[in-house]
Amino acid sequence: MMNEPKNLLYPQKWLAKSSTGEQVASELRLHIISGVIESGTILSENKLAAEFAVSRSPIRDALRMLASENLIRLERMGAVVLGLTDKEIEEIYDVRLLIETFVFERLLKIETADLTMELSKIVEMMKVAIKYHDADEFSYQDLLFHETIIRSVEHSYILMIWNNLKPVMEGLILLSMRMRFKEKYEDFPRIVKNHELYIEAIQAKDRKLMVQSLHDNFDDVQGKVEDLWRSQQILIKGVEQQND
Amino acid sequence: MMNEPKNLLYPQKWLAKSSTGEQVASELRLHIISGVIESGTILSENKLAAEFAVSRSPIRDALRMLASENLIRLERMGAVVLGLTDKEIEEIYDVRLLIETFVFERLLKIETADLTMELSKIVEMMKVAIKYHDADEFSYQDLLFHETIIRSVEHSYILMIWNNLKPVMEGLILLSMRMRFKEKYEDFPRIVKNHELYIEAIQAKDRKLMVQSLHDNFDDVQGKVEDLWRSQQILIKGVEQQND
DNA sequence: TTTATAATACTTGTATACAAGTATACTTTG
DNA sequence: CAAAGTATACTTGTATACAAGTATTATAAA
Repeated sequence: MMNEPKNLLYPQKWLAKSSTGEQVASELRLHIISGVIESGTILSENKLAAEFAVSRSPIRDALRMLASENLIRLERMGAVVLGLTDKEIEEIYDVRLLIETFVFERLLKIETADLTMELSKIVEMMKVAIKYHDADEFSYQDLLFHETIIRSVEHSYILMIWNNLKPVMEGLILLSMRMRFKEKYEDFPRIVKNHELYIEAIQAKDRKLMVQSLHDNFDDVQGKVEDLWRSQQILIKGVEQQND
Repeated sequence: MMNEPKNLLYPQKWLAKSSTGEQVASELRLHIISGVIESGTILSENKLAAEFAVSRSPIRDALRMLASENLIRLERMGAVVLGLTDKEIEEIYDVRLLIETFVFERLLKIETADLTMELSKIVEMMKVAIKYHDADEFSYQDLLFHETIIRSVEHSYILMIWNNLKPVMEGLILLSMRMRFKEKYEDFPRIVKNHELYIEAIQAKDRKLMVQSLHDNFDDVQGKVEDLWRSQQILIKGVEQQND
């Protein structure tokens, strides 16, 4: 059951109700995205089971998940870590742009008062998270913001795409925001502003404004992999200090 | 290891190298899509393990796969079958339209001679499959046609979406084509024509023609669920006769 | 020294065992 | 008869055992 884990990158409170497999996947995912586990590394079920002090069953679950996210490739002997190149990060945003513009087209045709109310609430939460320097909470609200928009159009296959993208997105945003809170705290007012613009775009049913704010939002999060790696180095040190 | 299975809807030769879990998933998937297993049914791991004469391990794998395809929902006790409504089938085609138009935009910018050559080969294969009334082979080539186009732009996350969509698409096309071979054989010249138009559109870099042929292609496959169910009834009878 | 072969130590896939938790049905008590 | 509580037969999640196959390494022969 994963006792006394070290180097925990993933917020523990997000793991509340999840199975051991999901917990392992969440932790491994961040290690891969941040570069702690390098691309090309071969992961063995047995070794991972030993490392995490669990049996192979949840490890297998975790590897399946990571494989479906394109972070690893399952092979006959061992799972090879693919990691995220800059190209792939751009591709993720291609897809987000694709689905969010699709969703926006749907939003043009329906009543959005409830939605914008909900989104405003989330933005308020983001402001609180900023005020208290809570990077994880901010990341959570950021993701929730976009997920709320996507869910509002009730399109099961668009939602499926989001769900497949979400874990990696979550990792990217988490690492990016943690870095920003430490080194670029001044960014946040602009990020909040962008989200408010997004809400305005929905209210005004203004395609151009929506795409604009979406692009700005991406630019904010789209830290290059090197930045994330640097961020991760800092975080590891933080964790080690905590453990002392 | 799944000995002596009955009511096999899924082409056995497609299962060549796949694990037991994938085999179970493939078979269950067709049963769900075709309606043999009704929406709302509660699937139990133990019962499925007994039915398929395998252990729970591959069953669990299979259920995970089907859950990621939105065909079932995993709950605390049992997995509830969601099935495919007409709305969801339309949503699948929304997504296909979304990704194939995205891919087409990329194709406009690159050399496509190799691709169209490959596609022409596939269309030839389709013609042979038609000639010999091989519905399964035709379905295979039809799927391969679109996958080849999608792969050609080398976009890992677009490919991820395709991979997530593919199993359900495969099921839909398989059932639809089997029905057509029995009842609407005259459809096939038009289907082939559409694919040839698609190739032309790529060669001519003609957006309009591409969307047109894509839509026509969808209309051809987009049989309503009731049709598939009817088709499946016929097929079951066929299998039973074979087993006599 | 090089090559071929055999032994060994890994790998994953599947089966089984066990533990923790949940719904159902029955029994007991009011 | 009704209601509450308990026993039982399920469920899934995790751990372990086993089997089949693969890569590596060591050994033996040319």
